[in-house]
Amino acid sequence: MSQEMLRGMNPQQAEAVTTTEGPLLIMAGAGSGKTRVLTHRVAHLIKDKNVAPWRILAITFTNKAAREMKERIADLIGAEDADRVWVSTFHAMAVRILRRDIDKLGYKRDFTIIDAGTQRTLVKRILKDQNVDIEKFDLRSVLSAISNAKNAMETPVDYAKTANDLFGKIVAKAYAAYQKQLGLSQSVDFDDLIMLTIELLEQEPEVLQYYQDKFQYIHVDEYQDTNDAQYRLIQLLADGWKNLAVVGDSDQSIYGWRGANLEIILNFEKDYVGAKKVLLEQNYRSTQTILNAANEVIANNNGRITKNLWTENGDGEKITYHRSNSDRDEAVYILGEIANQVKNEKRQYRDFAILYRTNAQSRGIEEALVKANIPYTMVGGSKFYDRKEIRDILAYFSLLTNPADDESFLRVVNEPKRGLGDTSIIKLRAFASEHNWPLLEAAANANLMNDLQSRAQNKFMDFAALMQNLIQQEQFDVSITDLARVIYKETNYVETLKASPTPENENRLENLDEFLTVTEQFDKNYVPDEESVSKYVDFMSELALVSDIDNVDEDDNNVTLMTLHAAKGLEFPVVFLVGMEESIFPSFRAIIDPKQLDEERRLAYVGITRAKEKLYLTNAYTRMLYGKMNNNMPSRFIDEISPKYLDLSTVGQLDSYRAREASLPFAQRTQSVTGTTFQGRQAQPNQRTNSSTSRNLTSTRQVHQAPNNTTSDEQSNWAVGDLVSHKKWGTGTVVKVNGLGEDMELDVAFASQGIKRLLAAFAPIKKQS
DNA sequence: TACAAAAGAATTTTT
DNA sequence: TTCTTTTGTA
Repeated sequence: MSQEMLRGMNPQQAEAVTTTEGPLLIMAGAGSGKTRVLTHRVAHLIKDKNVAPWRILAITFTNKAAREMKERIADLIGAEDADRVWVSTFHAMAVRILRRDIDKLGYKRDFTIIDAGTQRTLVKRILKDQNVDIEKFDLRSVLSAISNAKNAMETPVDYAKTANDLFGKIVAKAYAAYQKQLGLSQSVDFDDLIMLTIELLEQEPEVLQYYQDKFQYIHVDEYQDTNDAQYRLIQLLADGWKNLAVVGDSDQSIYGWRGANLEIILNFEKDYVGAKKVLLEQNYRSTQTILNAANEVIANNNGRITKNLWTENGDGEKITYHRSNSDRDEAVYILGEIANQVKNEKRQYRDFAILYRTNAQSRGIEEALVKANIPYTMVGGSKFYDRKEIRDILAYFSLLTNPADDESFLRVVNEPKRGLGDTSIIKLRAFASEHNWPLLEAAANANLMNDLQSRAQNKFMDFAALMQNLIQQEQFDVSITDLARVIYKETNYVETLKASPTPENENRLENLDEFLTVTEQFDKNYVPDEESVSKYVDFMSELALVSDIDNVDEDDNNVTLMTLHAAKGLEFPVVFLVGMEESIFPSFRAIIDPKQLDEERRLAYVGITRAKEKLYLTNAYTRMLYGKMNNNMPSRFIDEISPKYLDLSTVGQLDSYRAREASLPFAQRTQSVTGTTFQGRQAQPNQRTNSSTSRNLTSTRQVHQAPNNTTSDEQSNWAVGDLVSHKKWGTGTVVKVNGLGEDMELDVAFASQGIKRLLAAFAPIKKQS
């Protein structure tokens, strides 16, 4: 045994690395070095145990994690061996398995993977076709019902058997039609990737045999976030050698809404008799203060396995809690701290992460960062591959590799405009289903349609000919980049954009250029693996499975903005958890459901434990969200941390902080608020105690409801007909008064602006007599 | 059929 | 608020 693999490891880590045979459960607390354990374990198998690299499988949660793990294995044993280890996500692994053998299930090997957006459009169309009232049956609940069915490995037929109520029956019908359409267009969705792989392994003994034999050692990271289907898949694969090592932390399970089943990790020892369990409790990442806070918060969860994270790092700084007047001020506070630490404490921008519960929260922070000239990278939000022009081009690609792909056909047949509107397309769809043809084939035979004008027939046939022409390009094995260029040109896509050079179109053209760098990258690095069907198909699969987090470049010296979910597995010297407010975090949806609330708390645990040296918790009295003002109480998760770990000095400074805003009419109100800040809260244990059950959570606004008499009469008593003088817009007339108190909104008719809706408390207005 | 205007919806997290 | 979808008109 080479000691090299164990250098610097604690006894538990070493045990996890060297326990190679049989089932192994590694319960790894946050920051306990689990990636290190996994990579060293793989290296140990190859170097010390002479296991062939291709006999090792390692499943990660994201592509980025897979890439990093591969790199780290390569650092240990060299790239040549590391490249032969299967390190991938569940979905990427499923694609590889299916590309090889999916024809046994009646699909073609060059099947298309559809994204969530396409899935949505398709189900929506199906519901419409079936005359289902989308008002009554929310599209999203239908989608998630279908997804749940797939995760439970229920076919449409299975599902129909158990569906009793109206909603169930509607889903059953939609699910059946959806699967049928997917089959016709040779497409699979994300859930299918897993479900079909299971089906393949269960139905085809020799395929199962092949993989069971091949994968002698299996590793699954983030095991707490596996769902039932993934569990089954692993079970099938591991049944051969039974050398299954899973790593996870039940306190970091945050994907329950996506079907992740916490029971799976909790039951591991029952499922795999004789399993060995290793606990990694020493944390190498954070200060003791941060860990204490994390431990305190998570201790409020029900039915968890208690564990005790500890560290040899010192106590470090206290956690700063800061409550601002508004979300805007919150952002200003954050960037002030960042600017200050960069200037005075030799921090770099890349040391900071700002984590929020929902993507919608990012906007205000982003704007503030731009104004302060602080460089940042935002993960998630609007994605490059979600842009219309990119998806259009990808739909062309998809239609080329899979001419049966009706979804893509519908997307691009009239994009750019070819004079093929709804009416013609409805007729074509009827014609296609009559002959059981894909739409492209129907279009090629449009001359046989007798209910369509010959003008439209010709247009369809022209389009089919164009696609035929492009498909031939593929046969010349041109590069992806060249094919993209041909598509840009031959479809007139670029030309059409250039013809009307609006700023929007210019931006689209830039994005299309940007897309070419993606294709160039792919062309440069492409190496087919043994399951490859064609490089075009591989290109499409790769794009279907990438996510935003995969493209984060740590070398940039930028502040990172992302959701808490996206932050899983990452660490930063300084972390801001922002929007720590009831009904934001925890989310209003979770507040009423104990199970969901536990998951929110795990999310808080994940967030807190991302911080290495310094943690900030921030929130705001008023927050603009989706165009509405909100007043939320501080998050209960803040209450769950002992004050002794918190630095509340800036809460105390709030008054002086606010003094700067004294010019606002709002300022008078803030004085009455001071009594109910953090300190005020502690003085009233009845109102906010540490028992998370007995709290009145609905009264989020009583905390600082401004007594009307503290605001001047002028600002609280508005009536229709009042004359208003506005700083910028001059004189206007109140035409409507909405709401009360600080939320009062006025519709004011200005001669110069027309009718504007203003917040009485905020707008720079005065009553004119 | 295509575009502009107006109305409406949706706001949790993503492989 | 912002994005998407529907509606109405040329």
